[in-house]
This record gives sequence, C-alpha cells and structure tokens, in this order.
Amino acid sequence: MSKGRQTREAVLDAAVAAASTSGLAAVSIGELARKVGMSKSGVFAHFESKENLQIEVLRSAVSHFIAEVVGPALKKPRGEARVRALFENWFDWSGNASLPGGCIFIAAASELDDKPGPVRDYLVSTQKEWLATLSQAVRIAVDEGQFRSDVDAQQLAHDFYSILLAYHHFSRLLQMPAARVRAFRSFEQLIESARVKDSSSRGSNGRKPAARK
Amino acid sequence: MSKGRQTREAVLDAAVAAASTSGLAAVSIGELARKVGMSKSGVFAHFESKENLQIEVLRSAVSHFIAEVVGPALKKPRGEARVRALFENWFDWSGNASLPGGCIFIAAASELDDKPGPVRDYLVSTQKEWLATLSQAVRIAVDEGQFRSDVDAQQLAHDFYSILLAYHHFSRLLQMPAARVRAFRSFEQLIESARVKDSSSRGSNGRKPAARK
DNA sequence: TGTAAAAGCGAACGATCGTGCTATTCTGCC
DNA sequence: GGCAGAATAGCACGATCGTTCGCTTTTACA
Repeated sequence: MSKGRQTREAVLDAAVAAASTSGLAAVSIGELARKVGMSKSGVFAHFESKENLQIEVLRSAVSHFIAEVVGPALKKPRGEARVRALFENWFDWSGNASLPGGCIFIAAASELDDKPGPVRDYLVSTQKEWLATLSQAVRIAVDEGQFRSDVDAQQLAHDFYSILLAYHHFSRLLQMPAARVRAFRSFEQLIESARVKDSSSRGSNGRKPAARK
Repeated sequence: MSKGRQTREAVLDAAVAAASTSGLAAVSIGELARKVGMSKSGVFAHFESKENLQIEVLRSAVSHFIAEVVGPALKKPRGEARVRALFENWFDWSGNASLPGGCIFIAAASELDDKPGPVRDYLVSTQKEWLATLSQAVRIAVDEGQFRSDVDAQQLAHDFYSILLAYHHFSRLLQMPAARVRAFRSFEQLIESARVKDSSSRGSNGRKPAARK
C-alpha cells in the first residue's frame, strides 16, 4: 500500500475512535492531526473537506463492520445460527477496543437525525442495508423451517436493533452492569418466540401460539 | 415574574428547542442570542458559564417533562391506566412542538455518554429518577392485581424505554412511517404479557377484562 | 418620582475552527 | 541515482467560539 493510503487509514482509524466517543462533528482536524503526529494541513489534504472526512469515517467503519460482523456471520449455516451470529458479532463489535465510545453508527444516528446532507444520507443508506441484512437472515430462518412462518422479519430485525439501542443507553450512560444480561435475555426471548414450537411441548398442541416477547 | 427570569426562560425555551435538534454542545451562545434578539453578553449574563447553561437547559426540560408527562399521569388511577398514561404522555411529549428534534434526553444521552462532568451527572440522575418512576408505576399495577406478581418492574421499565429509543431511531433517522405503529404494537404486547391472565379467556366470560384502551 | 439595583449592550480577548496557498520533503519508478 | 509526482509542513485568512469588562438603559421599589 502506498504511503498516502497508509497514513490516510491511520487518520481514519483515529477518527473513527474519536467519533465513537465525541461524535462526528466534534472531531476536529487539528485535534486529529495532533493525535496522529501530523500537521493540520497534512491531514486535511487527504480529504477535500470536513464533510467528506466524516463520510470517509463512516465508510471506514462500515468496512470494518462488514469484515468483523457480517462476513463471519455469513459463513455460519443458514437459519437461526446465522441470525445469532449477526446479533452477537454486532454486540461484540460495539464493545470493540477500536470503538471506545461504542457503536459509532448509533452515536452518529442521534447526531445526524436532524441534520440533512450527504453525511446523513450515507448513514441512512447503510442503516437500511444493515436492517435488510438482518431481516433477510430472519427470512432465511423461516424458509429453513426454524422460525415460524408468521414471523414478521422486519419487525424482528427492528426488535434486535431496539435491544442494542437500549443496551447502549443503559450501559454507556447509566453504567448499568445489568444491561448486558438484559440485552441477551431479551434477545433469547425474541428468538424463542420466533422458533417453531416443539410439537412435544404440550401434547397435541393448537395452532399459532402467537405471543411475542 | 421579574424581567430577568422572564427573558431567562425565553432563552432556555429556545435553547431546549435547539438542543433537541443539534445537541447540547452545538447550541452556541451567539446563535442563541440571535434567536431571541439579544446580545451575546446579554444572554451569557444569565448563566455563569456554558456548562451551567447546559445544565439549566436540562433542568428546564425536566420541569416541562414533569408538568406534561409525570404530573398528569399521576392523576390517573393507580395501576395499568397510570402506566399507560406515563408511556403515552412520554411518547406525545417527545413529539411536542417545543422539541423539534424529539426527546431532548435521548439526544443528550448519546451525546454525553462518554463525556464525564456535571452535565452528564445531572442527566444520569434524572434518567434514574424517571426509570424509578416508571418501575414504581409498574409495581403499583402489580400490587393492584392488574399485572402478574412475577412481573419484573425494572425490566418492564427498561423495555418501555427501549421502545422509545427504537421509535426515535427509526422515525427520526430512517423516517420510517411504520415506526409509530410498531412502537405501540410493542407496547401493547408488553402490557398484554404483563397482565394477569383472564381466567375466562376461552370460556363463558368472567371478571375483570381489563379495559382495552 | 427618585434612585439603587438589575438587565442588557458593545467591544475586545485569546483560542480554535475549516480551508486555502506555497514551499519543502519524501517515495517510488526509470 | 536522478526525477516527477505524491505527501506533508508552514503560514495565514476569516469566522466563530466562550468569556470578560465597562458602560448604558431599564426595572422595581421607597
């Protein structure tokens, strides 16, 4: 890799870490330059604007996310195993050492939700892709016969996301140690209620137990 | 009310609105002054520092929250009705006209979750109080015999919060029109699964069908 | 109504922001 | 090893930031 790309990646790594704690807007180019031992203009030259830097920060985070969360999960067998892997990898990723402030997308989400522009547009598109990936995995589990056929894949993906949002809130802001187990308990309940019922669970069984969560 | 308190409140109202969209840190005193038609130093004089301004912004939001969410809910009869009122008032409040960026506490939460200091400390204390209020209302519903005795009040309060976090995320960032109905569907499911089972669920009716909205 | 206190204004401060421009240093290829 | 181009540094710019200070206007009460 050329020297330029190399330092550019180093800058982006530092920027991703900083943005996960302080937010995208709070990462200044001067501070970033200090952190990687360069001049302000030296850093700036790699990105034509601050807005572009922010997009590249998100893009960098996305490629890490794909490499560490989506990729490995797709190697798992189709069905529940893959759904679990997606959620658990996601969970682990948000506690990654390179993200001292937790999932950068969640931080960026609440920062950008009222700030129209290309940065927000990019974030939205990645979030929609991620939700599509999640619900696609759920749909596969339905097709494989592991999840009930009346499972609403989009709603389930939505509920998974909701768990991670709550985990972030309660563990990061409120520092609740119980947050982690609560998150996984909620996850297990969701999975449980999505599974096709074991036919031996209560004798001859009825149809469509429905109850969720 | 003295002239000073009056303009101070006007400034705080504008600041709360601005902070709900742009975040606490992004609300500058100069911009705030422009918005209320005053000089920068005139605005500044009401708060000894920017940090103090931020705390006062939160404090102002809290008193509105208590007046519009908690207070009215406490007038409802003990039990499920009060729990519902707390959640629904909360929901309405976060879509209030004076909060163009949605619930200011959620915005502040992700902004401050890695920023130690008095502002964060104050936010954390209010959030814990709110969670305590929520779970207390749930506990009362248990005592009244409307919710099952094995309901985990803290977990339920946690789940309510989780719904609102997800609603915020999906409606504000992703602009999903379905977010609202999903939120209320999840809420109803939580309430439903907390209720004592109606013994007449499949027979000739019985007692206490537990009024459905 | 007079007067002390409260409230607000205007200018200035040092710092930092994003962004240009020019010059210098370094890298990679012939 | 020399040379073109990439990579980085240095400096300056206008703007805005939070904050201070002295002055003027307005308020509220005797």
